[in-house]
Amino acid sequence: MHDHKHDKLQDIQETVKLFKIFSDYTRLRIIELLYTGEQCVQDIADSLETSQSAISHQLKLLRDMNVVSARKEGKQVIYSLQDNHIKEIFLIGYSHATECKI
Amino acid sequence: MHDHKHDKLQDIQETVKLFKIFSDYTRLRIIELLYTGEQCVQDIADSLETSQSAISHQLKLLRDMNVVSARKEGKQVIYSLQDNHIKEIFLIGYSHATECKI
DNA sequence: TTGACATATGAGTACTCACTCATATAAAAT
DNA sequence: ATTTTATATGAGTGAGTACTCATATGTCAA
Repeated sequence: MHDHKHDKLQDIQETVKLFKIFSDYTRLRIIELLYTGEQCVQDIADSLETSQSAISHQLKLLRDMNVVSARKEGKQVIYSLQDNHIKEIFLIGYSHATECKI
Repeated sequence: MHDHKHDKLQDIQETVKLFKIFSDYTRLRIIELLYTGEQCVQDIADSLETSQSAISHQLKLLRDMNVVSARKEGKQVIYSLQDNHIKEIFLIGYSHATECKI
């Protein structure tokens, strides 16, 4: 016998986790940047005018959440968006925010 | 002449704000509860087994962000979801989180 | 091998934020 | 009028978190 109420709360917690990915300025800019294509750490840091360390810390979070994947290429590590639904959710939120000016 | 780069960053900040609405357990449960219909403060608090004060604080945030509207009815204040795109974004996030188990 | 470059990461810090507690406000009931 | 009920809100606290700084690790070049 399943505890449906518990399941539902669990689902909501998963949803919170999902939305938290998108609720930080640096992370969202990384996602938006990678949306157009893969990029290495230093290029991301330069583009966003943020320290390499700060970017690396956020990339670690995004890796742990399976939002981005990393590929080593020589000295560099190239990051790219992993799942299409990440792109989809970002786009939906972005368009809502820009159209509706919440 | 517009500063398009600045506009874009502004848009991303708006998107962050939007996603932040959904990135708290209590707030998301309130939204999910009101999704089915309007409800007064104490009923929400009871349903979510959370203090009236905590609920009121979150409702204030949701009011300020135009996510919910309040209607006074005697001693009670009845809250309901304001915009349809709020429901839409919640549903999309929820279904992604539950289907994909991010 | 040594040095330069690219990235990762632990520790410490400042800030945010969701809560509790106490109290204020307001409306109904007695 | 006083009490009870419903909600709001300010102050304070603790947990979480995004950053900096210093340093470790790994890779290429000389």
